[in-house]
Amino acid sequence: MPRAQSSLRPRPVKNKKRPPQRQARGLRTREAILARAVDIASVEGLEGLTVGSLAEQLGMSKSGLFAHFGSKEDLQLATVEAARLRFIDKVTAPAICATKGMPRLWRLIDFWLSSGEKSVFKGGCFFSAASFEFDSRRGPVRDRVSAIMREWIEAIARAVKLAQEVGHLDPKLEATRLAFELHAIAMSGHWAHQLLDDTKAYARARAIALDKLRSVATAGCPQLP
Amino acid sequence: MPRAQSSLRPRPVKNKKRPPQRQARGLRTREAILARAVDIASVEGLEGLTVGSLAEQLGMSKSGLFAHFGSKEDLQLATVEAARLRFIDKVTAPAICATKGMPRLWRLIDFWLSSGEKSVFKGGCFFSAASFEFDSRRGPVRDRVSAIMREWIEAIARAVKLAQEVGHLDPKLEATRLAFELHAIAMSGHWAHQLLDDTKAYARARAIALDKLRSVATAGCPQLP
DNA sequence: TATAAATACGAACGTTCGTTCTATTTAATG
DNA sequence: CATTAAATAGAACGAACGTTCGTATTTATA
Repeated sequence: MPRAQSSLRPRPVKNKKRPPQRQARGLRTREAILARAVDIASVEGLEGLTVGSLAEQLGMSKSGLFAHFGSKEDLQLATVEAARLRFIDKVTAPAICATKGMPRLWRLIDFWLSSGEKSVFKGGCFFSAASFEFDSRRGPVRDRVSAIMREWIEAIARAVKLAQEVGHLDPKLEATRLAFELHAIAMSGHWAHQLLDDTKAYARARAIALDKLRSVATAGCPQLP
Repeated sequence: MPRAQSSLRPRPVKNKKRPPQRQARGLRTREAILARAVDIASVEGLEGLTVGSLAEQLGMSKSGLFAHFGSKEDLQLATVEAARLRFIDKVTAPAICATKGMPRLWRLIDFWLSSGEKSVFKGGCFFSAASFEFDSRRGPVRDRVSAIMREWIEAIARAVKLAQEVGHLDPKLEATRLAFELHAIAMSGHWAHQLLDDTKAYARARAIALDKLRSVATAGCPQLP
């Protein structure tokens, strides 16, 4: 017998547990929590991130911490957002400051690699790890990670197109393809550095990316490093 | 006070729990377990792989399954070995059958990409996932994954060198660098296919790898696809 | 200073984790 | 067929998991 769907209850909205409106103090705590969560997740993965160990490292109670999020999945989503902001702050935004064209394009790659050298994330590039952790799962976390990575590679592609428009790059190039190549080389730089302990990984990735860019640069392109 | 190390006990070897010498039946079960374990781990990760769900999927008891391995870490290590054998069986070995030089080199990359298309691992390339899951951890599992990935990229580099020796490739090339590039492009192919659901990911990776190879091929190189 | 809301805590929930026993079933060997 | 060892099952362990609840503490506002 089909269970009758109760229909007259006024807006039984889907939220399991809605945290209260946060004020200044609550937001500060939340930020501190997420800063830790990003670093833990970059090492242990977003699934390896646990409420207990996170609370312990911050010297607060599990329940006190948990009150900031309605569920573990919410914590994961918030952690992904915090990681995204850190990435923008340390990579994307500084690169956008560079002049349009080849300088900006190069800096996107260069600063991404630098973020690995400077340990912007404790356990290596957060999003490379999250990419492969969630690439064969389902649900909102995977969807968000996927969307952010699309956003990232499209940012590179946009920089390529701009470099074409200002005459630094061969206009006949397929922008998304060059973006793919640059992305691949940089991600593999992270991979070789982090997994293989290859001390020359970043230098090699830079050299390859620079060679690639030089090979498609026009005569009017400003000098690369 | 330093704890006296008991010294007269005959070989108190380090094993926590040594499984008995396995016979035919036991080995068959073990293989079945590991085949499942590889697929689960390729989706959920090696840490997400749990004894309980693995036993359930195989219709056997946790304890019966666990008796085949001394610990979860042993299970993870055995799973990594099983994945390595599957990778060799489906990628490396078939590629080695090709004639020395450019054909073999190309097939290493081509078959690696094919393994993604054919879902050799249920959740996308096992080792790309394991790489980023363990790249900032410590312990035997990370060491093994790292060693296998070194082995893999060195196999590509060896194919490059051989292609140089037989005159298919410019002998002035730095072999490890070209290997790094090819590896990067292919791994990113897996990434774009699996995370971004980019249906053209493998085609693009192949096109880029082929262009790269053509650009460094000699006149005497046999025709590429 | 009283009041209400936001924030944090402590204790406990049921579940699942890896792991360890002991007992039973299965297969090989004499 | 009896014996023995290998193979699996069953029950249980303490620890940690995500989560809930009632209560205390803090902070802002009246």
